[in-house]
Amino acid sequence: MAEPSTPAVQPVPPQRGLFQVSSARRSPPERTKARTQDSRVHNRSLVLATLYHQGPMSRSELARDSGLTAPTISALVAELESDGLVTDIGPRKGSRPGKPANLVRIEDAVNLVVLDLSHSDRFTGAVLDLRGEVVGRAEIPLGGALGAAATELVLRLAAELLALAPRQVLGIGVGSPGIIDDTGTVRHAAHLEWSQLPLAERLTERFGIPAYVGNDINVAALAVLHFRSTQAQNLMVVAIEHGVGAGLVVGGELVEGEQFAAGEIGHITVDEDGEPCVCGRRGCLDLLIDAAHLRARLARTAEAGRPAVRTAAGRALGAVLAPILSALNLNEVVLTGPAELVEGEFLKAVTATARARTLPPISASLTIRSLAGDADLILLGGACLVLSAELGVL
Amino acid sequence: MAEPSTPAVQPVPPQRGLFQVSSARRSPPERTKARTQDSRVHNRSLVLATLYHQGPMSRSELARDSGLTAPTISALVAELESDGLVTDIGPRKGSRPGKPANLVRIEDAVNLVVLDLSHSDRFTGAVLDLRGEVVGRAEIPLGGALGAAATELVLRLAAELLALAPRQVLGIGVGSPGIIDDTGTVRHAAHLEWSQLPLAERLTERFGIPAYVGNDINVAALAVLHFRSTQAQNLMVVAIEHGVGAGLVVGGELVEGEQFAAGEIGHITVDEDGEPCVCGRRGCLDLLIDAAHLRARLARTAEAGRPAVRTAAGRALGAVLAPILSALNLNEVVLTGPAELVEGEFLKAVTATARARTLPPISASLTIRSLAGDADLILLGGACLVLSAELGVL
DNA sequence: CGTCTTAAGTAAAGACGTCTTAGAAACCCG
DNA sequence: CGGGTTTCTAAGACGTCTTTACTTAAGACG
Repeated sequence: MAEPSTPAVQPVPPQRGLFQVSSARRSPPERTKARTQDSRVHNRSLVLATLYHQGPMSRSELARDSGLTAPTISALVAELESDGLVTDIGPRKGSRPGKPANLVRIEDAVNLVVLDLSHSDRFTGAVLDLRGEVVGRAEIPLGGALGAAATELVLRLAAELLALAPRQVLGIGVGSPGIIDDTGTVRHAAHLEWSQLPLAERLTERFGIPAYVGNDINVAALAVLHFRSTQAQNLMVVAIEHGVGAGLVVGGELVEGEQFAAGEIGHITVDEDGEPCVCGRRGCLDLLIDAAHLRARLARTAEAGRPAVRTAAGRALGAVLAPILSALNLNEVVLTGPAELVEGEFLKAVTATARARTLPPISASLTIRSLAGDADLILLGGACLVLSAELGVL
Repeated sequence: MAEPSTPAVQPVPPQRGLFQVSSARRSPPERTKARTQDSRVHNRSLVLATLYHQGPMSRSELARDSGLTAPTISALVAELESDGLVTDIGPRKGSRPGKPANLVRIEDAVNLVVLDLSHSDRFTGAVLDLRGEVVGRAEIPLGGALGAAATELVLRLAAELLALAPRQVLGIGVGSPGIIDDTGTVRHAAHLEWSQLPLAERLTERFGIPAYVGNDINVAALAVLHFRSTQAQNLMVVAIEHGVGAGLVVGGELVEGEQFAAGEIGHITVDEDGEPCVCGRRGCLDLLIDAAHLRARLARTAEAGRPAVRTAAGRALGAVLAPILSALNLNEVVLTGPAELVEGEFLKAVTATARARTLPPISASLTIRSLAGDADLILLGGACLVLSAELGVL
């Protein structure tokens, strides 16, 4: 009798971005029902994705391209326009028969805030537009902060970037070291002494903006897939800075692993009689190719012997890669880390060894290259998290 | 003017099973539009899958379980019932308050025909029901047939099995050696001298029944995933018979690879100074652990030395697995092949080596087991292909 | 033994989204 | 200037799910 016509309290999903499209792929193989309005959000992001990847086009072209009918496209575009995500930029230049088309373009009315927590001495971050172009940057020195203090620095840096963003922020994307589950909880990050830290939740709560957190190298693999790759749907990124890690994309999807620990290749045994490692074993890959270890090894080697050290390191990685590349039929490998270590003999040896140890079908189409100079890979990876979860655009 | 009201020729998709649900995942990253009726087929297979995995249940339970509303479920069940896929088996036994529920059960009104082309001397096949239970078997000796002659034998065997099937056949599933793309074309199969053979198409054309072809070990991995596994969404099957091959499931999905050659691990170099291999390299994994090679090696070794040979072979496989398991964070490995080779020292050495060469997070939850006795794995894998493409049930 | 409560299932109407059909607008071409 | 072409929108049809209300059937309870 209090509220006669109000239908009780609407059970609205708790946190949800303005334009959120996918429910961020929580937990693996759950079949979900399809309501009739799901097709709307699907088609909406189909239109958005088409515009995103192919640039401005007319409604008719969108219709042909997407398989939807013209009226539907018109309705979707109108909706996207009223959300401020696209604009009608008027008639196309040049003359053709028929009524001239009005082009529709993705509106850069939104920004992304992205964070890279992979460095050992500082956290860096940036404000990006939808294209991944940097609009602003900020960083914050870590100063040895650990645990909760480090978390506080993440929040501070995020706040700073949010203040910097000229437009509405669609979401926050973070690439962090450690093992991170699909809810954006850092299960374990040794360097930062984090454990079971629900970082995405913290960020979302604090700023009221959807946040997504992924492993730094994993999101770098996403960045390569979407921003730096040719056509490959299967690729691997290997980083040799601050420990050896990898990120894998298989069939266009990031590999998470059964315990969200995919890509942890640093402590694979390479030589059972090798040096002892902090992990308690001997001859780990990490001892041979991690930047710090490799630098130390180079430093205590005479000038003349250094190329051989680099080559030996590259061979070790190549030998580890060979089974992975073969098993997954993966053609594209990207190495990152300090350029002076990654490029040159090391890269050459990795490539040669991987080629020599795999069958022609694999080795022939294999590309191993360095993106060592690409400092923004992890930031772009954070953007990938946001763009796919919020706009379904990637 | 010929046909006034008929809307021209309807562009019906050419081949399509009676109840087909997914369009068989042709080519990877193609965004598709969502029509309103797509939700119908989705929800239909959601209901079917629930019944398939959880056994008979009432419409109300289906509604709670699926998140759909009761009226929708009623409508879907009615539709499935008129298709002969489910039956109402009357009220549940035992008494509870409220109106007694009528249970709905999947009807075994359909059969599957599955073929295993992996043996070198014969093709085997079976008729299965929806549960994967064998209803009938047949096989056909290969007699050295190659190329088109071997293809003809496949068709003969399929015809024989179709004649054997007591009920309507939902589809044909084939596990074949070689590299097979996502249209069911055998791109290359050395033993059978097949190349660019559109086997699925041939079968579909000949019998008018949807057919699916996959690599033998790959589909075996599907079989393990759906019929022999616990909960793992990431697993690997390694076969050491007739060459060394693997099938990988990552995130619940079969890994195909960029050139559909995923799992080809036989010619990874294990020992750069090893024996020469037919592939032109030296020290391939195949030379150490393939059944034929391993048997030969055992035969020319004195009784006392044989365990050491088995152990050495196991170690080699373990060393190859370690990088793969680490990179993918994979916990479950299944070995198949001749039981007397796979089990015992070999399996022990594989496990020990893989454990010793991976970090605790991986090695602790790692299970490596043998399904060497399980002769029907590839047949079941063929069933997986049909069940997921036609019913969306897996 | 009759009434209440609980649960299962169905029927009718409403909401949402796409498609079909039809038409208006704007341009080129001859 | 009229016909052809292309773009885009308007109105209604259709399919699918949901909401709401009702019927059916059993146990619980006094």
